[in-house]
Amino acid sequence: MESLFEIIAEPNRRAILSLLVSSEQSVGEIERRLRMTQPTVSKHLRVLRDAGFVESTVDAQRRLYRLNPKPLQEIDDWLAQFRRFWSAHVDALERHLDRMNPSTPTKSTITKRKKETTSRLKPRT
Amino acid sequence: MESLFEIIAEPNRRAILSLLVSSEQSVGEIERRLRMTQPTVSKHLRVLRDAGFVESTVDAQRRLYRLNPKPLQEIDDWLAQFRRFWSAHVDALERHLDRMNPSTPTKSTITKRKKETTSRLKPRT
DNA sequence: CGTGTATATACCTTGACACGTATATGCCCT
DNA sequence: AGGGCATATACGTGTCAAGGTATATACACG
Repeated sequence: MESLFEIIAEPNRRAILSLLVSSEQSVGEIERRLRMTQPTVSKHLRVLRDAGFVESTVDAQRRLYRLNPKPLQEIDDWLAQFRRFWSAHVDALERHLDRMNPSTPTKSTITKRKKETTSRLKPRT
Repeated sequence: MESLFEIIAEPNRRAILSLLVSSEQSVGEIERRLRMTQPTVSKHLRVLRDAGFVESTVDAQRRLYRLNPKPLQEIDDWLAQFRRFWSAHVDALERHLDRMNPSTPTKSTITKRKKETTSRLKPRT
């Protein structure tokens, strides 16, 4: 489990992180709210903690887990290099239209002799 | 390959995306610059294209791939929920937590009997 | 102390995916 | 038409991670 990106690739882990946004939670609370088995929760929390996404506090037999934003911030930093692709060129209106209708022609309908091949090639049989 | 997060969990795919930030590239260019074998590049590009991270244009025998920011934007949107943890000042965060969960210990509610255990438990052997 | 509760870990199985090699497809040029 | 280049896909293989079941550890309380 090397990179931060692999950590958040797991849906359950993302769910845990989202849950912890509101407030710190015990393992049992996470287990109940996310409908996961206890060992699964513990194991994911272990991974999250080792990667620095969460920190834990002991409260009697319980462990309270809370968010630690730093790794998420690093991911945010990685995303920064792409941010100009939607914050600089495209204005908010266009973005909205693109979101509603993916085939909205913005500025990409220019290259003439090049054929769009985002669609699949035909099967060879 | 369900989620966008799994797509960017792969280091080579992230490298490809980063490379495409500068300009569109052919498969061969990516292959050379990132020192990957050609089938590997093609397969990653296939995944990226299916997920909408890139689009391709045919230019003779070559395919030129360019970035499509939309999926990255979605990831950015997911990160938004955590952004207040590092962009907002502590006061606002504390107030929010107090509203969500009155029992959240902030600077009232002194945590007396809780021990920090971000460190590992000692092995039982 | 012994029992119940809360959490962590061990072990096993299974499935997914990344890579390499080999091959297919498609296009250009002479 | 045929050869060569650029790219895509098929197939086999190894690795790794996620989940389940069982068990270990730790704490509280009678």
